[in-house]
Amino acid sequence: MTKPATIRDVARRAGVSSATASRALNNSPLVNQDTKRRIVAVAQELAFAPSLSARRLSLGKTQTITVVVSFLTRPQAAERLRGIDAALADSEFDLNIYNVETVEKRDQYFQTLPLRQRTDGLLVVSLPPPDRDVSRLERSDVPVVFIDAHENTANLPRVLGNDVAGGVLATQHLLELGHRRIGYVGDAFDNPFGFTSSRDRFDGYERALGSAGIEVGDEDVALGAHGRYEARDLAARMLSHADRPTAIFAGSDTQALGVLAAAQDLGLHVPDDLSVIGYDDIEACDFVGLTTVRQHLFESGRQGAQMLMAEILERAAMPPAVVIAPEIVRRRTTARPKEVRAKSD
Amino acid sequence: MTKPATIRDVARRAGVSSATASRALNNSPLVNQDTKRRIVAVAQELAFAPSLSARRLSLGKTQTITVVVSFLTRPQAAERLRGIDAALADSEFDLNIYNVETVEKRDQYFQTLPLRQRTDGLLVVSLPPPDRDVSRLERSDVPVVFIDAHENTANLPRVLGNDVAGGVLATQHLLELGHRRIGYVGDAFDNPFGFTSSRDRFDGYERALGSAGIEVGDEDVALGAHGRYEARDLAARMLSHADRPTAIFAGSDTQALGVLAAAQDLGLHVPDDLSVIGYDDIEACDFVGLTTVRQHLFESGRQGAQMLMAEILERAAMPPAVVIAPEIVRRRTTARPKEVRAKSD
DNA sequence: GGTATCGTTGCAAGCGGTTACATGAAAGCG
DNA sequence: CGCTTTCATGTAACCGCTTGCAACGATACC
Repeated sequence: MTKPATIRDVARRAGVSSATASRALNNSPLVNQDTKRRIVAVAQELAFAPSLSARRLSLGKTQTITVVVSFLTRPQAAERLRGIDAALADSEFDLNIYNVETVEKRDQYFQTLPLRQRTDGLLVVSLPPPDRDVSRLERSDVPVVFIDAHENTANLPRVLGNDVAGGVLATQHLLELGHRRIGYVGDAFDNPFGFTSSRDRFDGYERALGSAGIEVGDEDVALGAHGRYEARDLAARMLSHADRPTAIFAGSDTQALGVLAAAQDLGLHVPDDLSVIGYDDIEACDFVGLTTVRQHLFESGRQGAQMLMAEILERAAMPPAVVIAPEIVRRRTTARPKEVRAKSD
Repeated sequence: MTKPATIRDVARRAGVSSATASRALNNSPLVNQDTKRRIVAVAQELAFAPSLSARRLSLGKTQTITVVVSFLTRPQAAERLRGIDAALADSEFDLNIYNVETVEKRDQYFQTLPLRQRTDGLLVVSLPPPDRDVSRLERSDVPVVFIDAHENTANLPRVLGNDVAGGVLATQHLLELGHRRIGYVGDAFDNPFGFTSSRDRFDGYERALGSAGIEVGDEDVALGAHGRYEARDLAARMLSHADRPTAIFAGSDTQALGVLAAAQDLGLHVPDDLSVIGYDDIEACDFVGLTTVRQHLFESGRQGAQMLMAEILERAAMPPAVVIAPEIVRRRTTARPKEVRAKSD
């Protein structure tokens, strides 16, 4: 319970000055090997550990990377975080985490966090910044990397998936199976945080349908709050009459799970009566055999963190945007529609 | 891009000394209201933000709480983290996170993290410390709270669920439904991290069966690595002959999902042919209607963080252990066994 | 008018490291 | 042998903030 040893304690005990002790403990070549050994031994003996605050103050660096993430517990966020952690694990950097679940928190963090005095670098995950903060971030001297924020980030570096391409991919997959009537269930396009993934995925969907000469019918698009239960209700409405789509593309896996629930409620068999494809490839997909579009979540976190570290350590110019392409993961919820099968059989 | 303003810049500009500026900005009563207003205005104007490193060094506190968590991305961990974040969100503390997925990392962190120079408090989540580190932690002057570490933590404060009670609860639930032959699928009891939850839940299971006069049959217990696929294989073996249990208690929800998959593979209908109950109440349970034992994950994180903060801020003596009782969440995977139904019908 | 009191402010010493610069001894050189 | 070099170490300033203590003017009290 005594006060922790300082470098001066070590120095005194080893019979040297604190400068020499500091040099020895930081592997400076400017110190004799023997004295170095002695100092290291004393440090060991006193269980010396340098004060990070002092070290940081002296070095003028915070040795800290700050992550601001929306909805930390969503599987996507957790997986990205793990990628970030993996990239930082062997570095000198500490990882500070701020979770955002309300606009108030978001604003608070965007205003107080991007400061040289607080952090060496900022990683913003799944959280598009409001306009007024974009310019703040651009002017700021703290390197920032956005992960999964598609809009509005000006020329700030970012790593992102390609939601439009993913939407195309999902829809093409269904088209190739022979579906012609394909519904979309996703998040409402406007939301307090300005998330754009649902809209982008929808755009891809619309584009793919367009290329196939199919027009999107109003009754085949259902938008609502993010959540499985909401999605179930939306899907239930879409599916409850005879003239219904043979396949549904859900803007997220969570929503796809809601669609599956609705199908079950209505006695529709998946994939015989209805094909369902999701987006994200969260762990639960594997549980239920959900076909989906995989974003490389871990990888996106890792890459973002690496870009940031490169910028901080080597002042490397960061590429403005790194895009990680999505890919289809086929499981058991998509198949050829009944009619097509009937014909070809 | 100019150097950030220091408190001396503010002081000079406001025509006072840095001491007064510091006091003004920290709401000390020892400063005239007018000068305070002036100083605050100048600080605003210069976009002054205090250097945390300097502040911390000067105050002798790190204003930082460190969380060491195993398997960050497991839903349990993420949910607990959210509870911790919630408790800390309005405090002055920053949140440092270290993820552990190997014993090496664990050892590294236990040896380097519990230092006054690094953090004001340590929260260890789902990670039992090895013996040698327990005494280190006891001797350490850094307050530590364990969350979900059942063994080996000596008198260090902790918040934990009651896995034995949960095991009893789950088993009793099945017994009450009329099951007499109940299997257990869980993690192997010994594992590199020393996790005990599987063993404890099994103990509860055994105890509940014992009270009902039922002995545990060897063939009704299957242990293996944590994971859904492993659990599926274990369950498949247990279920593939006619003389099989009518219900299975899985040591975790993840494993329960594997059991469900095995049942499906074998053409067994749940809950008609087989009842399944899990443990944890992760989000996916709700997706698939899995009956389970709920641990209050968010709550455990929140309480742990609050205990720690109380200890740090008020030097409050921490209670040695806070236990959060588990509860059954009935969904759609448990029912009376066929024979019992047949008789009573 | 002298002194105790109060409110406000400044001085300067830390906090615990790092590092530019000075110093001094030993070695190398013509 | 006097000079420069080289190597190892010490001295002291500094990073930016907080705070104990002293100072000082104004008011209150006797």
